[in-house]
Amino acid sequence: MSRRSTIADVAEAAQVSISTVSLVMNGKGPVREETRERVTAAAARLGYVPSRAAQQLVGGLTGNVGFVLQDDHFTRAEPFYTRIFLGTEFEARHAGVYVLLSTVPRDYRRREDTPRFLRERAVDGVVVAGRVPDAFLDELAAARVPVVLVDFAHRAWPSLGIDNAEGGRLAARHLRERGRTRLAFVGADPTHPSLADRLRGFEEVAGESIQRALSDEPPTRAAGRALGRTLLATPGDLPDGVFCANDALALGLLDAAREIGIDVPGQLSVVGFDDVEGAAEAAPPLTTVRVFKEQLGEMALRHLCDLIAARHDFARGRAQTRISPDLVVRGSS
Amino acid sequence: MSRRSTIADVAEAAQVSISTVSLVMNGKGPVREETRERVTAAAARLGYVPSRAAQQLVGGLTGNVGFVLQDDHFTRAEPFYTRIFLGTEFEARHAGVYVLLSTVPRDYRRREDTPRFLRERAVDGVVVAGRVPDAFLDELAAARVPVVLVDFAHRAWPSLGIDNAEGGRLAARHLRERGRTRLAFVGADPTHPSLADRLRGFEEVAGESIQRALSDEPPTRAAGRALGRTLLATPGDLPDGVFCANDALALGLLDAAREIGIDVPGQLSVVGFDDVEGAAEAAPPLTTVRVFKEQLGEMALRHLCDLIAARHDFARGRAQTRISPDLVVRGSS
DNA sequence: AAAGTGATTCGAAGCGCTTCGACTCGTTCG
DNA sequence: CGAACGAGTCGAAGCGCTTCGAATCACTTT
Repeated sequence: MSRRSTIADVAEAAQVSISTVSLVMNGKGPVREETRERVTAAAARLGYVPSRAAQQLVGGLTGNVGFVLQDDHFTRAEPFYTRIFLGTEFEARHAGVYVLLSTVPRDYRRREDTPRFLRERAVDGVVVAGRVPDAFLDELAAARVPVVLVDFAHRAWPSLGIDNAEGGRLAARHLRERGRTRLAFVGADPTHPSLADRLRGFEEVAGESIQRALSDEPPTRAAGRALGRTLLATPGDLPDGVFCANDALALGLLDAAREIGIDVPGQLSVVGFDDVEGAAEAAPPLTTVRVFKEQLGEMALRHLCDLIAARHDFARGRAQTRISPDLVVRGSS
Repeated sequence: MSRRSTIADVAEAAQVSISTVSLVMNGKGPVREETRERVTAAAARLGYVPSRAAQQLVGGLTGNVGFVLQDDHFTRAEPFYTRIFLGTEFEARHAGVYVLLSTVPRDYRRREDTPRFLRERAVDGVVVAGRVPDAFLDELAAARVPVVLVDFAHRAWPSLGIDNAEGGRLAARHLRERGRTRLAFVGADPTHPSLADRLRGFEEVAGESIQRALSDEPPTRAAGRALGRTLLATPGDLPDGVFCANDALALGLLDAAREIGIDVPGQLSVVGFDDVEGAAEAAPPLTTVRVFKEQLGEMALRHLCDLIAARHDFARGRAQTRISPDLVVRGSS
């Protein structure tokens, strides 16, 4: 294993000074075309990769970005944030930066729980995915480092999120188009901003007279099953179209419908939200509002890199961007 | 935001040379106790954190380690590898290194899919979690970098894994202790090394005359349900104790038992493997073999750091370490 | 013809750190 | 009493890179 080649090796091979090699590698200064080619060729031949350490030492930037999420978000069964991370990591390859992933505990306490890379200033910026503890946000603000939030908003920083209301509208329009008139909403915690927005969008189109079934528990499949049993077993005015605040609830609702013997989509159309892993394999396959998780992660990284390149124009760059989801029509509607 | 303080600032504050500061910070050379204290105090007062870049530039090591897994392992619903990663990340804080996480696609092709940090030699070593494509292993070997494998073995590198056979033995002993005599094994792909070892261990204790129900499909809850329906609906010689190759299968088996009306644990004891997120919340809560995922990740990192510190003693360090799992007794047995 | 111009290239400083060899002192030894 | 020694400290070189200002050269301009 031979030593990594350095800029000096390239310079020698191309018969120029190291300054010129640097210029070429960074596409700066005026360089004669022929020289450029000679240097590029030499670099390629030697498999030259600039040393980050050296660049950082002189330049200031580390070439690293942090990706932070709360630990319990990371380990939950549905790999929502994992996919966002993958988008970020993918884009990071293009951007030429490395991603340092770290979690913060839900019961965050300042010093010991702060990711090392923040304390040691080893990153040029940070992507924060999902809600994180307030105390951590304070720490983040104190670090005065560019930040982009994903699937979570805060006035201090730019954020990327899902247009939940638009998703609700999509669902309502779709159910209407399918000729459904007795619409219902199945949800949970109405104070959760995302879930609330989905309901709001849905009602904008469906009207406010719809039935609502809200669980006090977290929006899981079990909760959906329970709500479904109640909603669908009540004789009389059964709904013929249900929009569920997320896919877990929707899958539970499908379970309940099957138990009770209600034909989906014959008697009842069901629409979920998220397009989780199991949605396409459900019986029947679930029509749902698809969230572009990877894309969120990609956009976050790109935005962060812009911020970094702009040397923190903190005044701008607090845009709260919302991405419209898509409706994926499958067998359940 | 004031400039990061440097070694020179500390030196000045402590009234010593920068060499001395360096000596103190790295615990090297002979330094008078009083001097050491003065330097330490000054460093603390200034919030001095050595610049990685500078250290790397002179020393060689980057202070980064890579963590690689196959993309579909990362996004699967059960956060098995995610937890291993968390263990690694946690331990990395103690070890003072940063973890760069990257995935390789299942259909890996050499150049473009290699994680950047490997191509650019930006890590001192790599943890590989779970099976990865052979082509990637070749690339890894070519990179001649310290590697530790987790939950996956290969003769070229040291590995950490679960003692699957021991887990099978634990399950069998437990069922025996519960007075169960008509034991059965529910599994899947018998060529999968982990699953095969679980069966082997189980049979070592339970005997080879047990019933086996193996699915041709992946070991999912749906597969477990299907196997359960067959196994438990066959009249006559019903088993009274079942060991499932993983928790997903076990949960499916519980579904089937409930459908059919078999009382668990009254008529039937069920033991799973993995202790996944939902195991404790199942009805009844699932007795299972717990795998210490975080601990695996921690040990992998520690081992990797040892290898790095030892400057690649490639000859040693191919130990295939197996960690014994634990039996967690809950309501299903 | 002297001076100015723009394109191109290069030398050297310096980023923050580790480390080697040298230097300064009390001590101990021959 | 001078040499040898070890403990403690320091100066300086050098890691690989970017970048500023200077140098070079071929033309133009006055």
